Amino acid sequence: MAILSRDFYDRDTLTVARELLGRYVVRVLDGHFLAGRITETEAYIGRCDKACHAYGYRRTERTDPLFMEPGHAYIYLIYGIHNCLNFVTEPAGEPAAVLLRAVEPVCGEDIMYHLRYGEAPPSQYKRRNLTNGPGKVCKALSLTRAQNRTDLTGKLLFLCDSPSDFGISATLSPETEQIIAGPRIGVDYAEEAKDFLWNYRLVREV
DNA sequence: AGAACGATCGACT
DNA sequence: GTCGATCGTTCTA
Repeated sequence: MAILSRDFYDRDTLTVARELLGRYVVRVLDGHFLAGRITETEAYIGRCDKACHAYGYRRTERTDPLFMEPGHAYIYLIYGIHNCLNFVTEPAGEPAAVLLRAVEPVCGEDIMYHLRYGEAPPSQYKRRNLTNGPGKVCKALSLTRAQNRTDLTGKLLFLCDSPSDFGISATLSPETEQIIAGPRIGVDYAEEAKDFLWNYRLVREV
């Protein structure tokens, strides 16, 4: 298993956020592999970023996971309803993380579908709506604050380079894609930090 | 003890 | 495009 090691996360957060694009997030649930190809991320850096929960090294019960060793999960509840998954980056004591905003389902899509919609699925299923938002990703991967502080170098929740690392043998056709940097979503309150181009998307070239 | 607010989503016009 | 849901976290007093 080529699970990404702690060294991968122990770097500049913007670099990690970009390099996560095209890699895979894997959640092991009841022995099943749920996996998605990462297509959108955002960086948050407490040292200098008013949009970060730990701006100015603010350390509370909620933000404490951001101060852990790199390579842990930070999961918090937003708007009283949705969970958001982050990957802690940079050396311990530097509160920073990458928010996972979107993936493309590649393994266990039927289970993700059930986790997302339960007994009331939409009348017409649009695959692209399954995991194209941070709250949706957590719902589809069955992640809540119960998984907060999870070690990403373990076997329950991790990131990896290749689909073969979680049992997908089909070779994906090479795709021409580029990274688009833009402003982050939903941080208009964050003064100068709202204009930081720390949102990264993987976009097919036309 | 109480108030304000949010790294979103889905329903609706 | 707008808008309400919903509740934990944080800050103030």
